[in-house]
Amino acid sequence: MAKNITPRATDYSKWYTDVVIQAKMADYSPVKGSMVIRPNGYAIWELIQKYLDQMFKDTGHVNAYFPLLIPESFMKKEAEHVEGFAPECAVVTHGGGQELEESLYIRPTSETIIWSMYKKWIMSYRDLPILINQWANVMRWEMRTRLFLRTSEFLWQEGHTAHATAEEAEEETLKMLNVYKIFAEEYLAIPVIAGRKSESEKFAGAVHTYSIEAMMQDKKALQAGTSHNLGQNFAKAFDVQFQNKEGGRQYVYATSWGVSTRLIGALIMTHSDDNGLVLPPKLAQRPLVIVPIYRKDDEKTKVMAYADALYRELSEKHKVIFDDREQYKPGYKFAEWELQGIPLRIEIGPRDVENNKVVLVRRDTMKKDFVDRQAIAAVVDETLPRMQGEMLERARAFQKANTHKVDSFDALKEIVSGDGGFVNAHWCGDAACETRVKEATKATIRNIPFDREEEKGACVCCGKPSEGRVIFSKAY
RNA sequence: CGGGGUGUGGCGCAGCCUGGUUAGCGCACCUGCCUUGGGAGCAGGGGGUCGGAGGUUCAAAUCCUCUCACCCCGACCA
Repeated sequence: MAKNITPRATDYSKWYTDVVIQAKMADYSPVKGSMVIRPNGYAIWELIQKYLDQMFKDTGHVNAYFPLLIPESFMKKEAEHVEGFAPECAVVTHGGGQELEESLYIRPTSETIIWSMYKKWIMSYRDLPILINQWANVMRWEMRTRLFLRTSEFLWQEGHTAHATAEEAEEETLKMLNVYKIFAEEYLAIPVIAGRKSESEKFAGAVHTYSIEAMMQDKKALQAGTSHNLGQNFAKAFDVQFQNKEGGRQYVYATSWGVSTRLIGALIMTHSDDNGLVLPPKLAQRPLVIVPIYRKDDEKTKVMAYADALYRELSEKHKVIFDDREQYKPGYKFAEWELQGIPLRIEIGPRDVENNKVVLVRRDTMKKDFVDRQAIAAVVDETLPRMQGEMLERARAFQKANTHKVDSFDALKEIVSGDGGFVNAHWCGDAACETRVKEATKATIRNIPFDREEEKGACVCCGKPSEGRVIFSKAY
């Protein structure tokens, strides 16, 4: 039905790109690997920012801004960090026509520059905690990029906190992961599994990394957010110490956490269909469109008056699109707004005026309902939140249906290389087993879920004792 | 870095092998008419020197040499 969009069943990856481009969310830029976020895409990012920013502030955080450029020497202070990030950094070597004394890295993440500043700001336990977030762009020189999911430059927020004790840092790390989980589920309508990353998958420089993992419609996993307990690694690298109540000196404990424009990719791949984007109502800046339908002039007069009155009424509470363009026929408009994911469409034609009704169409189910004119405002107010909830439940059911308990290596391999999905399997904790699975199946351990059952078992790979199941899956 | 491929109006392509009128088609765009309950139709119109450089030739989008860019697969990353 939709022109120009490859069906999911034909080529999922192509479908994704088609939706992004056709719905005018993003476009390729002249620079390889970087994209332009167009108004339709940026509107989603603005809402993500709005909601998350409030959630950060409600949990005691404040915003600040640190510079884009980081001295090379800073990047090299934390051993694991430099090893993890140096290969994928862009580096500025010239400025003002001169070669620089010291090269400047375009931030791939801001731990180093921020901790160089925290050193100046933290003297005493009275200066702690520091709970700072920043909204920024970062750059990672990825070899293979995809719109929203992995671009060289991307937008994100990064929280960087400093604490007096290890316990407090761990508490903060988990608290923010939970904020992400709530945000993903209640706003993006994306069910996620929160858990701890294995050693090999954790952030370069972290003690523990936690993540939320979502399942896309092709049953692959997408890491949707991470929260890191950095321990004293960065405090030691940048020599950030404070004096405690007892007068002793000790290193500060750190956390960092972030989500990025990748969430827009997650949103698309979780809910959208072969007709284009499907947005959960909370992520739609404009949740409603009104399409008038008429043939003759006298019909037009009546329909437009009727539609305009409704437009005014609904506009009191919602941002409504009134599509009164003359050059397009209704069918074209339907297709266009479906492509762009507008949650609710109201069609008004002569018959509706006659019967004192309107036609209401939900984007997620495509179901059409005839609604009494008097009731429409109330029905809209009731439908939007219901749609939000049903989208989450539908995604949750899909995730559940494609998650499999497995107790042998062969069974794991069969699922991963066959139908796909999440595999719940025992793992002994040994990185060697993790690597073996990855090499045999391309699946990695997504995380060790917090809410996993207490269950003794045998590692699916080596047979040694395991404390519980972890999630294996192919991932983006 | 290895393998494969592509560069021709905004987008998608044909033409190239076998050089030869004014470089063609679909979509999009503009104007008018006509239409409007699932992406209408007709007529008219604007827009490209064929990625770049050099060469062969009376003549090059087409043949030759060099060069640049991008895409796909792999490796890498997630």
